[in-house]
Amino acid sequence: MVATAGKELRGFSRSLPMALLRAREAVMKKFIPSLRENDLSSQQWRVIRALNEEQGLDITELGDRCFLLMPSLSRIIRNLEKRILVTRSHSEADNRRSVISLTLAGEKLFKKIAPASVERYNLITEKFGYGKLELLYELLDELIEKIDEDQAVNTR
Amino acid sequence: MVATAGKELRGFSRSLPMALLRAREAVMKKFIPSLRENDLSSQQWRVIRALNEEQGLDITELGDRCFLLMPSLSRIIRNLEKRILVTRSHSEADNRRSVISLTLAGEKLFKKIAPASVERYNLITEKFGYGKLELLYELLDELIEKIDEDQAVNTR
DNA sequence: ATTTTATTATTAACATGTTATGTAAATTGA
DNA sequence: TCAATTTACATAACATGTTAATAATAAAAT
Repeated sequence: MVATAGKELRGFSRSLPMALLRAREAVMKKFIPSLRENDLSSQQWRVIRALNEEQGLDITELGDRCFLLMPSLSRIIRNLEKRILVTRSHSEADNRRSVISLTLAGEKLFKKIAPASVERYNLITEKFGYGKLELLYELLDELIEKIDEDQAVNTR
Repeated sequence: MVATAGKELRGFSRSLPMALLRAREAVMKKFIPSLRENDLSSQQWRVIRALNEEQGLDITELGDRCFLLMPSLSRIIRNLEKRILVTRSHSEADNRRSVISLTLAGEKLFKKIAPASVERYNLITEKFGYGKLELLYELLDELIEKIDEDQAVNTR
């Protein structure tokens, strides 16, 4: 039987936002335990990963890359700073900017956790299938693209 | 060029959890404004939708259907109760259970908001394509299924 | 019948999501 | 130059996410 597309709200536990939320939660369930063992939230881990890819990012850039809003990021960095996993310095060129970097302890923690994350990701890829996973990425990207271009039209 | 599957962590702003998060946020951006106009969070709206589909659910069942944890749900219901959008009564058969229903005001609010949600969902379906959307649902379901069956194995 | 265990729900405590507001520094424009 | 605007960041306030602890009731076990 075909879903009730275009007529009424989908049986709501199968709505698009819910389907995306469930999928995300299912995936995260695989990654979170190894983070919790190291007292990291998934958001804190995102920040550490971003800084591992490139040191010395300002908070706005970090927010873009980690998909975090600035108020959250502000608190997260304060927390990581307290635990001496990151350091904050001030931009010479622009005194508004904070520049964030991993400390040695932060880099060490990244290296400790990363292998387990890679392993779990590979396990998902294997179970689900590489081709399907790539297809899923493409569909998600296209969905975002289509919605955002629509957004642009409605925002004029 | 092919992604770095099976070697290291994906360029992390393109990781699977991030892709799912971004997609969900993109979708929600279309629905949230009409909810905010009526002072509802997306979670509160989920509860109202679930109760519109079936009245008199207990909190555990509501949590399953809305994909909310009980502590969140506890607060959400307290809030909606205060605004007289839902009512709580007690199960005769089991004194531990609260039974939640929409009030008339709650039903009225649902009827007020639902059309706009349907419209926005149809717009997304149209933009993205019905076939692709169905394919996306299937992939997400299958992803969850594969991950959860793996979870079962690891939990033994 | 009484102890034990499981279930339902709440509360506490802390991190994050989200909107609004504030502040300082940079940029733009007249 | 200097007033107006924009940008980068922080804080406030409240809702939610998440784990742990607690209380009350129900069900199971002995």
